[in-house]
Amino acid sequence: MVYHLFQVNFSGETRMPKAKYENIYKEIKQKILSHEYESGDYLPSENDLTEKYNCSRNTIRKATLFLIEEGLVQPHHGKGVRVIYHESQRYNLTRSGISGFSQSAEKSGYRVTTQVINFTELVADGRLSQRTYFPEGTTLYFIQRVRYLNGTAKSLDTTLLRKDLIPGLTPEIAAGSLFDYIENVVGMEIRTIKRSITISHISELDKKYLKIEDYDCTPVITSRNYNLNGEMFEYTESRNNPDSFQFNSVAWR
Amino acid sequence: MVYHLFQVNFSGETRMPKAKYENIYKEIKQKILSHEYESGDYLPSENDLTEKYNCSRNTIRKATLFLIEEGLVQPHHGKGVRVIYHESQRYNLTRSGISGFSQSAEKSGYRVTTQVINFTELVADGRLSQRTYFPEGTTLYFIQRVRYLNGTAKSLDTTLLRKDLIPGLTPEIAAGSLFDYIENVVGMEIRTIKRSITISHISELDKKYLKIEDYDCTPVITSRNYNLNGEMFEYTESRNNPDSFQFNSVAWR
DNA sequence: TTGTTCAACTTGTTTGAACAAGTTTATTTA
DNA sequence: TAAATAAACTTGTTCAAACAAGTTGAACAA
Repeated sequence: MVYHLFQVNFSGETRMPKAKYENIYKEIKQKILSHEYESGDYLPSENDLTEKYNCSRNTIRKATLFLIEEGLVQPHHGKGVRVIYHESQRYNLTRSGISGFSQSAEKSGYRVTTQVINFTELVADGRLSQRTYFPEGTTLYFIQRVRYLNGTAKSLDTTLLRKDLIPGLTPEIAAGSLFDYIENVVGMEIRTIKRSITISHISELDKKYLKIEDYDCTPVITSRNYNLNGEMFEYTESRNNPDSFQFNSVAWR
Repeated sequence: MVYHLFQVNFSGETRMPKAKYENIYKEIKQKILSHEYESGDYLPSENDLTEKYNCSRNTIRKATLFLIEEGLVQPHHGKGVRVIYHESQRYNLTRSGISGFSQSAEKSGYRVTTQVINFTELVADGRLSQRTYFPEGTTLYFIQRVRYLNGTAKSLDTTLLRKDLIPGLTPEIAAGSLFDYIENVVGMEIRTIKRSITISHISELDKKYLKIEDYDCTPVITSRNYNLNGEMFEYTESRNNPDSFQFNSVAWR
């Protein structure tokens, strides 16, 4: 069983979009998902859409850009914009991104639980600094959590957070959604996430918490998160259960 | 030793760009990589850049968008565009993409060799169709290759190509760069790549060709490539050597 | 019939303008 | 002094227009 995570992105929020292009993007996306625009078809021309949505061509093009980034359509110079959506994409849709574990999972209807197995503070030494890129001497929260989906251990996450930027953390908060706390309580917006996937041998901790039996290694997602000011405030190493691991991405030109 | 692959993207080509915004993007990128624009600094304002490059603000913004997608800068409403480049990114730069193995490797100065271990034709049956999404009955080239970097086996790739779209393939061509053949000989342009990373147990074939000893599983990159017409012409499963595997991506909003 | 030209589409690039909205600093007001 | 205001920046959104360039099909010419 592969849980489709790691694919809901920033734009997957439920807030009311204020920008015109965002609404147009969502409406066209909906029509693609509901097969009103069938795979292989061309979207109405930009001029048609301009009339239909009573906006400028630039606005249509910005909406279309999102669809391209999501791998839903593909523009063809001189011909039109073709739908290349495949039903198998439905739960893997992403526009360049990944976001909170809880959000994406709950959106998919999964039951999420979190077990906090470590919660301390520490100061970054040279070794840790080299690994995380936090400056030496930075005071950090050190949090280790096991994330469950419908009762099955999905990942073992080690998170380091700058205490000066994300104050007031408690194990209780960490047991819920860190993403939610950062965005809605602290009021800090996550703007950029740089991620890297590598393979690592499993440790005793992995074995213990992820209940990995069939594999001797695990995919590790290392991510560095930046806030509005361009400050790196979070570093996370997510060690995943190989059975349910899936990561999607779309490239285009 | 981690070879930095899977990160050179479409825009990493050497052709002369015709578009203004592309040149501006490349120039600013260069200044970031050479630390003329230091990490933490703000780029000159859009108005300044507009004057400097003698173009419109929209053109500057389009160039900046590429830098954002690449994780080099981050815009801050009302303040400016901040550089968030880190030296560790240098060989991992990507704008949403991945491209040919040979290109990216050779660009990094690695010596690439390819061993063709299988080259046949077949017709997609129901099982294969379900796996690849090629329509049942499609005639395909079936190619298996081992890719080496500086003499070390990096991946074992199984590629299926639509014969009607990519005709004239030979084992000799497959021993070189398929990407090159498709783009430059057939003249077909790759426009969209949909990828998915999962973990799979290693097979006898993996063991034999990738010389994997320390791991019992391998990261598999499944990719479906679309041409200008929105037709899927290639399906590839790339089984990677865990030791040298790395996959990078950037998310932003 | 066959090949060429041309007009009418399509998306791609660029410009210039205006206003919205977040940030900062200086100024004014209490 | 301290708070509120205003002005001058910044990026974000939207519009209208023009031209470049790829695609298609109808009209035309050989």
